[in-house]
Amino acid sequence: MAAFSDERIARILKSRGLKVTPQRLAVAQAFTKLNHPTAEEIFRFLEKEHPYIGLATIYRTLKLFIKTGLVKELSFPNIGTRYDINLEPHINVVCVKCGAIEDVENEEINKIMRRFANDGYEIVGCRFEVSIYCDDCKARRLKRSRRR
Amino acid sequence: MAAFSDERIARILKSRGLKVTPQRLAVAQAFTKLNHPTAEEIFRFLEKEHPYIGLATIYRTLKLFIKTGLVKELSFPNIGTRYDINLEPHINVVCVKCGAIEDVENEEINKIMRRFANDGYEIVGCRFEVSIYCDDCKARRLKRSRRR
DNA sequence: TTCTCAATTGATAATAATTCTTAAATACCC
DNA sequence: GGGTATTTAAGAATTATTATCAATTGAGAA
Repeated sequence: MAAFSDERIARILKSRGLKVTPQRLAVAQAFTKLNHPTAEEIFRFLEKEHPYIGLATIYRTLKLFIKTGLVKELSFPNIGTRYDINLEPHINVVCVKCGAIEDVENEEINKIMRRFANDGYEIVGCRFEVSIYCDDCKARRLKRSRRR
Repeated sequence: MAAFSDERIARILKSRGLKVTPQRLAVAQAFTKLNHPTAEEIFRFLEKEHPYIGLATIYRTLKLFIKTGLVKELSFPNIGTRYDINLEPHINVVCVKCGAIEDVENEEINKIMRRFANDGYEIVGCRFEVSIYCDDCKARRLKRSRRR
């Protein structure tokens, strides 16, 4: 798990001339508890302990983290925009129903990225994704169709 | 190129008990001219010849085509939501600056999908993507940075 | 420590993208 | 051609995100 310690975040922010604020540290900390969260989920998670943080600040901080290369933004059709701290090429296995996301390491992915790099592309990022129904949602669908 | 002939669309719609309307055929036709378009681009493309089609209808028709398995929806952070008629597993090489998308066939991708299918996942779809700066945008960036 | 000031924030307004609503129009089975 | 459920256009409503701006704060300098 990529660790977002206060020290690491502070170091990265300072090295770029950015201020270390409680809001920025709090958003970073949220990622140690939440998996591929939406901005809204981070907001709701933080309002318990940091009731003063506004939603706009969450969005601003996330954009900052993206520019700083700390997180990756993933927009989805039905389950909103998610933020991922796993920057290594990997496969996101996404349940289209409930939005649960599981990271899967895959050697083929690395091969593909190496090939693109060798071909001279100026690579900014990547995204590999398989959409599924997770076991829970599959079971729920089955139940509902039986009921008819 | 996946052909969206009127005949094919009509057949698919009818087989599902859906009506064959000029609007639906027009949206399908737009895909033969536009590459990974946004809803807005389809709307602007069609208003020349079909000025009566409303934007809401474009969105409704796209959702219908997605459900029907004719197109795939791809949401992106900076360049909006695109619609793709290539349903075969492939890599979208996306310029994060101008939004140009190039489809790249890749055997590794097929291997990955076969593995997931064998593992018993109920696969709904997939999305593989490499973000880059395309040659044009790379050149423009270089120019601008020289100018400073 | 306190001072200074640019950077950051909270609150809310504004915007953009998409979906909903409703009466009118239309496709299509007969 | 007539009847009916489906589909449409137009614009209102909703949702997600970004912009605005006065007030606050972090951090280097005094």
